[in-house]
Amino acid sequence: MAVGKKWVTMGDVAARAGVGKITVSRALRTPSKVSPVTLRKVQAAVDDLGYVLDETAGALSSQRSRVVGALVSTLEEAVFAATVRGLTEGLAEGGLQLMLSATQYDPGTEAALLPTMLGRRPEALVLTSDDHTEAAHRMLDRGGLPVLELWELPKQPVHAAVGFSNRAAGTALTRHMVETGRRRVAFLGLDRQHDRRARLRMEGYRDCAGQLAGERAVAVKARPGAVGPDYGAEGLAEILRRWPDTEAVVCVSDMVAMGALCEARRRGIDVPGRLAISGFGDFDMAQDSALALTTIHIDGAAIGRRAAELILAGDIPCGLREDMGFSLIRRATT
Amino acid sequence: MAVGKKWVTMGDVAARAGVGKITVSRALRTPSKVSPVTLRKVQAAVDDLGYVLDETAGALSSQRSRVVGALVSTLEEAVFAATVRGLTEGLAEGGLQLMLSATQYDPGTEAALLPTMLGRRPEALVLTSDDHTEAAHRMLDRGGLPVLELWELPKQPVHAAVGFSNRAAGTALTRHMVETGRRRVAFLGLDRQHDRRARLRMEGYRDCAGQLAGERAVAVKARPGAVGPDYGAEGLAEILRRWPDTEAVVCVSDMVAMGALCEARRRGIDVPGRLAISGFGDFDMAQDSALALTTIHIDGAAIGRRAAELILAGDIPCGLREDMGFSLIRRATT
DNA sequence: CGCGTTCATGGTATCGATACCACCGGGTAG
DNA sequence: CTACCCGGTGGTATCGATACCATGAACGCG
Repeated sequence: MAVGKKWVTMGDVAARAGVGKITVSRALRTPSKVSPVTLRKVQAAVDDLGYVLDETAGALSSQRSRVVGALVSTLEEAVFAATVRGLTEGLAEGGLQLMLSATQYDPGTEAALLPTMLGRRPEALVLTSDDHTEAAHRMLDRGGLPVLELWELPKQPVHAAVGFSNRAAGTALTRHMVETGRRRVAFLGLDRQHDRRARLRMEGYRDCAGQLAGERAVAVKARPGAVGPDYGAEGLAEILRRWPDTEAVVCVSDMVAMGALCEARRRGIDVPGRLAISGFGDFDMAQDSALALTTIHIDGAAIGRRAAELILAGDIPCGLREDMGFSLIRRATT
Repeated sequence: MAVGKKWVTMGDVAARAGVGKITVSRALRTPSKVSPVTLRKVQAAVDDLGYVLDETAGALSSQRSRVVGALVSTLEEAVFAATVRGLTEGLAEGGLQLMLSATQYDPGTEAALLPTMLGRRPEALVLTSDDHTEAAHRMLDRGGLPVLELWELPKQPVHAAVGFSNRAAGTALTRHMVETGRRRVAFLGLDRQHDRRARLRMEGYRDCAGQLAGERAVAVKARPGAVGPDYGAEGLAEILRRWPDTEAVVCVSDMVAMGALCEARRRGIDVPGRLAISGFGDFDMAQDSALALTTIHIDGAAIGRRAAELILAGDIPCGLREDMGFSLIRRATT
């Protein structure tokens, strides 16, 4: 790639349009403050030269980077992707851009990525985890910038949080089983590191203990190589071995539920007649007619949009915990 | 949020360490050029003050933003997510950060996002589409920065491309069917706007016409609300209605294949005995034992990593088309 | 008619880090 | 003994846009 000519600067545009640099700046940032005639001249010059405003310089002089940093747990799950989309779209309306990185669910990685983010002097920071190292906490406190935690509602947010209660969701599913006449309800989890959300859903299940005929909780150990549905199949097998009379299984995720459902069909068990199954997440396939899974739907995009709104409005109250709720979607498996 | 104290600057650190600003800069950017004693003093001051290098200022003075822009078609498909991960990780090793936006498969949106990206003066640009508006082409040409197109190998890349041939993949799958003794092979597509990749896979199928007993191609019209598997079920129904003696179905994607497979099982058709089915993409569930789908695997992360390598190496030859290939994974459905 | 006010515009200092050059002391080569 | 080099360091100009203040013209009002 040829190093080529340098970028066109605002000075070049100003010279061509026969106005001062500052007028060009105004024409591009706040067109209303420039007379229509001048505006046209400037725009013509901009088009001729193919000028694009240099935000790196703008950030320095205005002390506003127009960037928001986001550290998400992973990009490879649709839920977070939807949140990122909502966030991006919302911020774009306010002229803000998103700098994105993934922590791979690891607080250590999160802490390592923080300085890189802060180096860009973002106007706010968004995190999809509420599990931070001590070093991360120090950096966040010192940064003096708004920090939004998404997807969960920690008791003591670093600053503010937008999300929902995984625990309440676990309770809602379990209660749904009870309300549809099941009392021998099992919980099928998946043992993964750093997955406190899964744990919270199980606690939600436990909260219903009073209405159930004993606790029946199983967690399949995650192993590299195996995928979601396999765990579900395994897990259901174990549950039925330990408690053959189980009437309902609340699964920690849609993937696991799908595996359990396939296994049930393979064994010729009537779903939902003899066994009810529920998932969590409402992924694409859950609504498919071949699966038709009862599950919890989280509007990830809405969470992102709400976060963007708060950031654009500025002045986020400390300690804010905004519950965006969830919806239980009943389909054919319960 | 309190506006609070300003950010600590390099000058503050320098004063505290009793050295010049420039020495602080060197200590952080090129520690090897600073004596061990000084380095320790600087690092102590940095830790005390919680200083984080200001990249917005650094970008301006060094004329290197240390940012790479990426416009991906969507974040809500795992394949691109993997590419983004590979790209991010690869670039991080060279101290570069990724600015990410999604075009939602729309060339118009891509063109609209370009100026925002270019405003950050990225050192390179990565696109996952090879379909650009004329305006976009102009901006890319003028930008004078390396442009990498991923995931497809256009005949005439804007600058350079890293990907694989969707057409060859379509051919490989069709040939696989022929080689395993099937001659009445159908292609099941999905009609979506702007999805030229799907079209290329179908062309790959057509390229095998000589070895097949006539062309049998069906494309289900995409409708909002329905999801992948439903289309597959519908499509298979149509294929079997029009050509009841079909022996194999090459599906445009794993989702569609999964739907077709479920439909086949529902009808009691023996897979792969009487009907073979293949997908494309090797998504999570394809390897699951309940599905065990024959499909094409694309190493999205590798594409991202390779792109990062090229960017870090600099000096990307114009017209480079790097074929990362694909692998046909035979499982239980063929 | 003069004064205050608003609108459109420009000049200059400034943001924070880095490029470039200068400098200094001590070692080696001639 | 001088000349040169080199690792380590600092001063100053600079990157490109914007904040801030100043200016001048047009306008309304008493």
